[in-house]
Amino acid sequence: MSKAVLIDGLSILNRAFYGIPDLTNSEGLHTNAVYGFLNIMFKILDEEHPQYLGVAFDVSAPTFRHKLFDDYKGTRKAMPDELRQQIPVMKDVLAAMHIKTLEKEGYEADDIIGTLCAKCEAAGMDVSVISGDRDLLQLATDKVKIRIPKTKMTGTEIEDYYAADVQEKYHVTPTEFIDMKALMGDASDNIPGVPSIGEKTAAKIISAYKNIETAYAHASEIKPKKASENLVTYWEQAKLSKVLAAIDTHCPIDISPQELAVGDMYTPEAYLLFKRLEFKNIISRFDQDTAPAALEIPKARQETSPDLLWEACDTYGGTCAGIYYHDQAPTGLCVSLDGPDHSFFISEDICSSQAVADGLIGRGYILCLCHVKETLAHIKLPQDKVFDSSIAAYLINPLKDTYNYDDIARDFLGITLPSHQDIFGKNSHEVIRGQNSQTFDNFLGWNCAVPRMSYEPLKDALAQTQMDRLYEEIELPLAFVLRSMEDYGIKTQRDALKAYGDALISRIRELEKNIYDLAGEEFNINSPKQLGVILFEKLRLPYGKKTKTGYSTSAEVLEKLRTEDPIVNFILEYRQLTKLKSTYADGLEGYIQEDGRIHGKFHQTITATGRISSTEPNLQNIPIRMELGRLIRKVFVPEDGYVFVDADYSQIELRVLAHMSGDQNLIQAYREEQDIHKITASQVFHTPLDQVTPLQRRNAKAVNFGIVYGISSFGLSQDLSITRKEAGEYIEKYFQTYPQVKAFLDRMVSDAREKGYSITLFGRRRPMPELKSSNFMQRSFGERIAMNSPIQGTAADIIKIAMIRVKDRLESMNLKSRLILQVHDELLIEAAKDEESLVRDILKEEMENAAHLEVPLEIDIHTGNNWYEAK
DNA sequence: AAACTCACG
DNA sequence: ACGTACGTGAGTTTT
Repeated sequence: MSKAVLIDGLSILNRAFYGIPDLTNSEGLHTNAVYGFLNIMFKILDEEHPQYLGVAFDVSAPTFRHKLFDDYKGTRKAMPDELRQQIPVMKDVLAAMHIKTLEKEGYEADDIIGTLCAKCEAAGMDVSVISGDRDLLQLATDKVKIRIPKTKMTGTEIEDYYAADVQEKYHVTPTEFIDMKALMGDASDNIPGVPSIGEKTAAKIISAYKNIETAYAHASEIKPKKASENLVTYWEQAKLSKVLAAIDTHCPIDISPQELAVGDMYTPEAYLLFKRLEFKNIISRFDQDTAPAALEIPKARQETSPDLLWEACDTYGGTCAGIYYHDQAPTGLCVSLDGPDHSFFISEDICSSQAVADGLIGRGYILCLCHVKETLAHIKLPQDKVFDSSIAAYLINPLKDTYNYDDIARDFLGITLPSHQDIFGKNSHEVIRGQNSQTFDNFLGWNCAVPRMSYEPLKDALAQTQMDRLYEEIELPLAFVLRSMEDYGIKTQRDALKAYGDALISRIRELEKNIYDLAGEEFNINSPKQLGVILFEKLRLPYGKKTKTGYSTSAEVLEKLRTEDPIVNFILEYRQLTKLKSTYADGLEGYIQEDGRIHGKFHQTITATGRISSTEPNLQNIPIRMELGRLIRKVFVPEDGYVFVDADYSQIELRVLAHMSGDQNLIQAYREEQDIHKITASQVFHTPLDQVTPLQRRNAKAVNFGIVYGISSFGLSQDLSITRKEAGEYIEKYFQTYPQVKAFLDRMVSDAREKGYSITLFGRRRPMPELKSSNFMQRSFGERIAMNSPIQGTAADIIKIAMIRVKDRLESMNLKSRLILQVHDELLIEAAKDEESLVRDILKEEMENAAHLEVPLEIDIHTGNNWYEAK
């Protein structure tokens, strides 16, 4: 049996648009609707494997049925521009995939689908109609299935309706569904219907009388009096509605089902388009060879001897070379002197990569490469002779997920290339040469050619955006600092960590027992779903308000239920302990290497604001707020003969705010070394300074935090468990106290709105597409990040400067002490015992003088024999 | 792969 | 009316 799938294009696009959060590609093109459409389509294709496929669209001109109705424009809601611009893109995608688009002047997509449906069914096919719109239910038969998808980011659930399913759900046949709609109307489709008849009444009437004509004949018998009267009064309107609601299954369209035959959808054109749209998941559906075959790709000359390279250097000249060092199977260095045509691969067996790199540098070349920090683990490169394309690209737009060669080729060279994943598959960290040697050589070739070719464009972009100094003086040197921090790692006592974990186990067992006893059954406490059932259904605890896919069982909710049932306290403690056990005790242990140290990774191109991030493991979120968790820090220790010296900035973000806003009250408070939260409390709550209560101070502190986060009364009210009104009053008083802060925050938002990005004291930018969104929530989010990013980002800039200078000082003085961790406003140094005092001086001097603001930068500094003591 | 929860600044 | 604090990463369960 052959099968046809007919898609209601605009309706699915519409569903996808509202179901999927905004996505934008590098060109600023919105892509969420197209992405969602494709996910739905692929899901259907994977399920059904149809032989025939078509996508119907309305033509933009007013259609026949709309013309019947004068003010059709009036009620139709304007399509957001973000969606409108995706329609032609969608059609391009379908064309590239050789999927037929069905359009006919004067006919709606419904009518085209209805007509083709009839044709296909007549030809003996099964048909699936995909639409987000229930109107099409009238087309259901026992061969024609109407499928209504519900879109989410990945999972798409589909409701299926054969004729029998329509009957079951609505108690009318598909044909009667038209009459039902004639009565109830449809605002979104401009079908007026009969006033005061809704879905319920319409269903009742039609299931009794089968059609509106019979119902009209028996109007006097119809039950709700109003419905009965209105059916008579608005009879003409009802008849018109029926015409409007009925899908025309006999349009004069000259397409036969055979023309919808599915061919090869995975064409090179489609590949290129998906690359441009940056649909990485969809690209993975293509055969490995589709991509390279469609592209012209440079090839690194294999097994070149260094002499040939040096010869080329002499004849070719140039000032910079792209390099790529692969740290896996085929070791060797790949070099590009001038893009694709002058690429060389020099095997490690012939000449060490270090020697090749040194040779290039000796001949005056700047080495351009992606991910300098990672490469530095294998080859030593001098700071003043390298250019990191990835970092440059990150500075120009920090909102991307990755900054690999293919990303840079796309954004700065306009070249579409297959990514590492496209070539080697998803889970291959290992690259094995030989299987597809041609492809692999191409991969190597591009990996060195792209950094070389993008050097000038990236340099120009940095200069044009005035981020050249940020790049030269902060980010590139920082890569070397991070490399050294990763190399040093932090000594971790495996046995102590194990003991800590074991100590947790017995208490966890005890808690489990108590929880099961109180619940009256055993269940998985870690499952929010099962826990929700126990708490809110079995134990009937006051319905925790929050709900998205069920009950929320977050600590925030449970905290409020503490007094309701003793089980709540046990659960909170259980959560705390199991978190410590799995993430920290067990989790960290797995990262301790042979040298007894954890070598976590620091990432420089992840955050939108300029902060560093930490993974494998995350050493920036080791517990501290709760004593039990804080004890974990005792397992992080200095090497024998060393101590830890830990320094953290005191309220760096508020100080940055004081400086950037120029608020005289705030500046004065800091210059006088006042307790800023207490002063704020005194002003906001009109209380003499010496009478400020701890609670008032706590609240004022929350306000100060809120200001930095891009204050909203809602957010503050949540944090303090007060009403929005009260929170609003706090904020108002705060702004009265610090008027220039208010002006500053307003200016940050308006500047960002005008420029499209925010900017830190050191010139770091963060683009803010959200500010232009037509969606209120997104726009509000944009406003908050416009207030927060310059502050958080400036603080990040400052500590980065401090890191570079501290490391410089330690090295230039030939000290053994070393910087090993950064936690946003904190630096940890493993200091040789006899250097402790010197290290303290260096930290204080370099951190406090990293920037000269209108207010002093102050640090707290501690020495200890483990991280617990040093904090 | 996403949702939920929770650790940090 | 909308429905949130800013920035991260990891483990567990569920889909």
